[in-house]
Amino acid sequence: MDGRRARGERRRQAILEATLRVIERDGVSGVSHRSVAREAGVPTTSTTYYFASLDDLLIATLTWSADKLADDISGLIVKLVDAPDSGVGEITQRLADLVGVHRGRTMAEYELYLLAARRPELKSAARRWLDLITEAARPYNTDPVAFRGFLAALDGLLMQGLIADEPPSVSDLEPVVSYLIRPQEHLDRLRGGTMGA
Amino acid sequence: MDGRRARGERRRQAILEATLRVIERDGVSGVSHRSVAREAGVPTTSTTYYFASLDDLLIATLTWSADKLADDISGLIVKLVDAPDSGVGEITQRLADLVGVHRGRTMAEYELYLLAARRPELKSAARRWLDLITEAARPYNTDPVAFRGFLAALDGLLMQGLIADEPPSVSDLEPVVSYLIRPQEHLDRLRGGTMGA
DNA sequence: GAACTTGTGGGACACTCGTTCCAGTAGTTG
DNA sequence: CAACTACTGGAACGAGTGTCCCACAAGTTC
Repeated sequence: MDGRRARGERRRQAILEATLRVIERDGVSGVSHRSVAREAGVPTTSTTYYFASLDDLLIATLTWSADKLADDISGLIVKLVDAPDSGVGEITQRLADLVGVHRGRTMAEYELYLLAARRPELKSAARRWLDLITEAARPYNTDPVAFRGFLAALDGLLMQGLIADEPPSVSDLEPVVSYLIRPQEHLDRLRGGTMGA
Repeated sequence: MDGRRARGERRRQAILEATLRVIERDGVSGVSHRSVAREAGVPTTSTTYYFASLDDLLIATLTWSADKLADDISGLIVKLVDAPDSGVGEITQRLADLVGVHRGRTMAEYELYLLAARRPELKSAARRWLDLITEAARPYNTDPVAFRGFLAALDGLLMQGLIADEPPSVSDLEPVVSYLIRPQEHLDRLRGGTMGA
């Protein structure tokens, strides 16, 4: 075991983490070799030593971050599919956190989305959490159409939560999430049948 | 009437349009005084003459673009609320266009979203189409919760459409849109009741 | 016509950027 | 110890940046 390589790996990781912090704070446009190096407390050349180009650094950071998030989410989803009733509350709470406490993190995630729209090599990383959730839900025989609508709505609620004057609270989100997960009960309550739109 | 001012106003508008083209092509990060000037075919100093700073230029472009889109959309929505049946097809077609032919435009719109998440002065512009649609739907007494879910899902379908390997087609989108607009009929068809997730 | 306002556009300054070069250090292997 | 490898970090180059300055042209008003 080479001690040099071990320390190098640690520094590489520190650079990734610093990059994510910069993205959360200033957005992708705030990322430069120098800004990341400053954030990580390393000389400018370190960032070029470990990542051939700025693009490499960005891609490495965003895929790593997406992986982290996907792992983070998968447990939640299993719980939701298993026990929808308690799941609604947990999903709602998580959404509120994502547009509140972890706002910066969520913005970073959507910067990845947008970057992926222009760079094919990032697409699979951006879709990571979607794929993971879809996979987790497959054995439960969920209605695929409703499920796709549900996932789309999650993304929309987050994006719209980011541009609200203040982050939506749990009680703001709860009705919508509950409707999305158990639409039938909501519709029964209305005795309507269609949403009219 | 001052001929100088009129020509100036036209040039200002040309700069806005050039900026939007640059954003559609290269993203917000591709916008600089020089790149916009080149695109518009005007000298570099024109862009600083009409817009005090690059930030002003960006904000002016994005609010103008958002207004244009909102106007564009409002007609569609009225039709949808009036006649849901034919509306499904039109909405679906429009969505397919937005992730297909008008992909660049849609990406520009979501760059605005993300920028707005970091700059309060852009928030109202970013929410413009949401507000407009909500307003248009109000007199029809639409169930607000389902409607919010619907709008969120639209955003999500677009974003997810942007990061798909190939843009979703009309037939990909139709079932989901149809479900979102008339969930009861979809659920009846399943004879299930809940989506199970 | 002269005095003015409005728009034009070339040039330049100070700065940040990505990236490369390269001499030096610390750790590993023989 | 010597040869080698992995990493460090200062310095610099060329390119692009935002923004300001200023001489000038064109249109308007008196």
